[in-house]
Amino acid sequence: MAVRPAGRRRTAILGAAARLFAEHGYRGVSIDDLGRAVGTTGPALYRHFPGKQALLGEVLVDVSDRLAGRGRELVARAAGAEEALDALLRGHIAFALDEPALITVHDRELGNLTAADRRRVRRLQRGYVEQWVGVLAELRPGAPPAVLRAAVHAAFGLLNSTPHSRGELSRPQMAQLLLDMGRAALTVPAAPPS
Amino acid sequence: MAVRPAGRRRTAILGAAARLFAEHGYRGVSIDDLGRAVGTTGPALYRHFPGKQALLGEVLVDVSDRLAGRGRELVARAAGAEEALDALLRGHIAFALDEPALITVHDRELGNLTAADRRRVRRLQRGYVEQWVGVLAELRPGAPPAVLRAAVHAAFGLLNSTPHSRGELSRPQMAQLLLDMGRAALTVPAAPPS
DNA sequence: GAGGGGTGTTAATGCTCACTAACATCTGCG
DNA sequence: CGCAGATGTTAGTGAGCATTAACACCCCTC
Repeated sequence: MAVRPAGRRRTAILGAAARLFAEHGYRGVSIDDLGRAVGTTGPALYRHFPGKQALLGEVLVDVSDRLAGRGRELVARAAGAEEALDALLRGHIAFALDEPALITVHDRELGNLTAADRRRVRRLQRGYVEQWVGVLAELRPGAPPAVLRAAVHAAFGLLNSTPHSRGELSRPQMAQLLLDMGRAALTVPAAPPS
Repeated sequence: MAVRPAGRRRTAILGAAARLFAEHGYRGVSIDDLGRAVGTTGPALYRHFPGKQALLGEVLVDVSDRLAGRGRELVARAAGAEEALDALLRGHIAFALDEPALITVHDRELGNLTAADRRRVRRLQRGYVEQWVGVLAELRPGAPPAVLRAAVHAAFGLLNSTPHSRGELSRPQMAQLLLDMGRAALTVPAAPPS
């Protein structure tokens, strides 16, 4: 095949894995499927990865790492809490729209990881959530942290729903809609009595 | 076993299937797992259902049917659009909190259905979404239907995130939080220029 | 031009799993 | 009683699949 740049095949495999895992689920994708998707046979994968589970692990650790890193960066760069929340929302929305497969795998396949990988991913996710919670705590000083954490998780559910409901909207329309909805949901005033 | 009421075992199997499919995914649950969960061996299931896929089909059609039916009923009973939206939100939230397994399976396992079952479930889901869209159209007369549909799907993502992020909140706290966030997200005014 | 690392192929191997067969048990009914 | 239907059980059976073995090729370097 004579592909020069080291790791081209590797990254192709990771991309195919993310796409196929998102579409059919980890257990619904075979090694042969993965090989076929990158133009080889199944067992060729073992030249690049120790096994199927390691593949999933790499995908999940990578996306968690990117999200957490980006989150930290955006918050650090922002002038105030309001601006930081906006940046987090825009960043997450862009990610969800650009990489729907990664977002899907990220919140469905945690259970198929090695215990060690699961720990790593969980730690990264927790860090990312805490970025959001920290920003929200400034905007809603009265709210208890447990409420803010739950609110952030719910907002992720909203933002991550994109891959399952693309619909007829253009990308900018969808981005704007999610931004408005996410901001409204997260900055809703403290619960009035029902 | 001498269980009197016809269908006790049947409903027990369906309950176990929903729970196990939610936890491990359709493909991560074996017939033996299902049998064990209801106190029999695996093959005993075939006395009650033609196969594993039929089991999933029954679970998904049933939950879709209940949601759609409940939605129609709530909207019909409500006095106005505002009240109808509130009823839909409360109904959906109660369902998500009472039956997290059903909600989880409902939006993850569509791909493992028979083509016929998938059609039925899709039709029911569409009907449910249209209830929401109809109500929203009254509250936001200017908005195009495609936007409202996308907004409803996004709101479902928010409400259905419950099972994955129960956290430390009590049930009433979580219900109130989701109600506030959902209402805020759905009634946000038309997008201002960013 | 010989050797070696990197990458690929086809053919096992051994396990899991959905589903079926053959046989048991119980319960109610004539 | 005696039988029938409903419901279980244990042993196949055959397919799919992750992983490994054994072997081939290419390219780079000495």
